[in-house]
Amino acid sequence: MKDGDSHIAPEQAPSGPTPPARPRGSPAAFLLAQVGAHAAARFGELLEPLGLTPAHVGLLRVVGRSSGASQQEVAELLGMFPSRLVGLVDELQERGLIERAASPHDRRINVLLLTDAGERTLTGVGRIARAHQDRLLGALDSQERATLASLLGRIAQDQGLTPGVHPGFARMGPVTQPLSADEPQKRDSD
Amino acid sequence: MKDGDSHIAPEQAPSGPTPPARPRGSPAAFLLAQVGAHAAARFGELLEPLGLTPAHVGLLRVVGRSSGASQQEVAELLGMFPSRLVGLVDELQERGLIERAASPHDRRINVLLLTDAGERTLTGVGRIARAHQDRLLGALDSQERATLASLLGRIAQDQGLTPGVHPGFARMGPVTQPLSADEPQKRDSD
DNA sequence: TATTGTTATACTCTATAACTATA
DNA sequence: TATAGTTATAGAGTATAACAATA
Repeated sequence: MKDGDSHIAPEQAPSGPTPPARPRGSPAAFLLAQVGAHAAARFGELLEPLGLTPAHVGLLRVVGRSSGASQQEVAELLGMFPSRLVGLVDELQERGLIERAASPHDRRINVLLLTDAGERTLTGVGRIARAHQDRLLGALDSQERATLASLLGRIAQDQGLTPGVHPGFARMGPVTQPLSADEPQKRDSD
Repeated sequence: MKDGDSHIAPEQAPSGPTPPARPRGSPAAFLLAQVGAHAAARFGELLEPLGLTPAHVGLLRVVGRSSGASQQEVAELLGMFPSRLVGLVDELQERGLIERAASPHDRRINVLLLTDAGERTLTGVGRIARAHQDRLLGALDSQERATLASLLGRIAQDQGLTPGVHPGFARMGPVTQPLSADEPQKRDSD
């Protein structure tokens, strides 16, 4: 099979690489993965000046919302391993954004608390998140944004996604989702 | 600052972890990242029985579409480093799905070709992708799916995303996008 | 004995930088 | 000298398992 050109798809002259532009739209499922990854990446970039990663922000928010939860509980809430939480908590504590406090009832337990600085940081993150959204959805008017949010919300609920928690931890292996060009549209018919 | 309970947000009694369920909808940008990551993860799972990763499928599709391109060109097309492509090409070639052929004009160049088995695999992947989409968008009727695809397509174009190519390679560092709970909605006003 | 938080280890994935063979 | 592909090295990130303190 080293000689053959006979099996090359004739739909494309093999004279050069196909330009990536293709007028036809990609399937919605692929667009979701593509735009979603882009959104996450951009948000991560906007976070860099603050010296925070999306993971930090996720933890910060959870601590801000359910202040006083133990690390075990927070890990469960985020669907990640407690051992992984340790490093994140360390880093946020070094920055003075959260702190550990020993539970009076059970001295094994570390209770996580948001500091004033942490709250201020959270406010700043809010600004960034909204700026991020405005830039991301710049092509859509406000009614279209509402429609998009509604459709996505229904998908999220139907798929059993926990509100406010990214998938990609849990028991799914590495989250790294590399390439995967365009998912086929109608290759099945042949 | 080890004694203080004074700064704990009183909005939440620190008697236990907040249940993750929250009726209010998340911002559209967060939903995009969340649902997008979920879509990618689910697609990856469906691919497992074939012994392929999303990366394999992406490469397979590019080779299928622009048959006869060099590795250098394919790497450029996918926006990833040529050295990373080598392993993927190796694996697909071991499975007999693609093959390398020396270019007659320039013997440094390896031209990538899709085999018959590769084409059949691509057909199977097409079936999987559509089943995936049907399951992912099960909560939406066909008109809503079209609306979603349209909105996402406009965002993708506005954001300058290459059709059919996932972001997350290029010069952005590791793609791993861990947690990040709910992005704030209106924390700015305080 | 069970559980909380921590540390240590191993594994996966990726980018960067050498290297070879051709041009 | 420059380029295509390859190999080698190193770094980041994560899961798993072992550990000490407390219950």
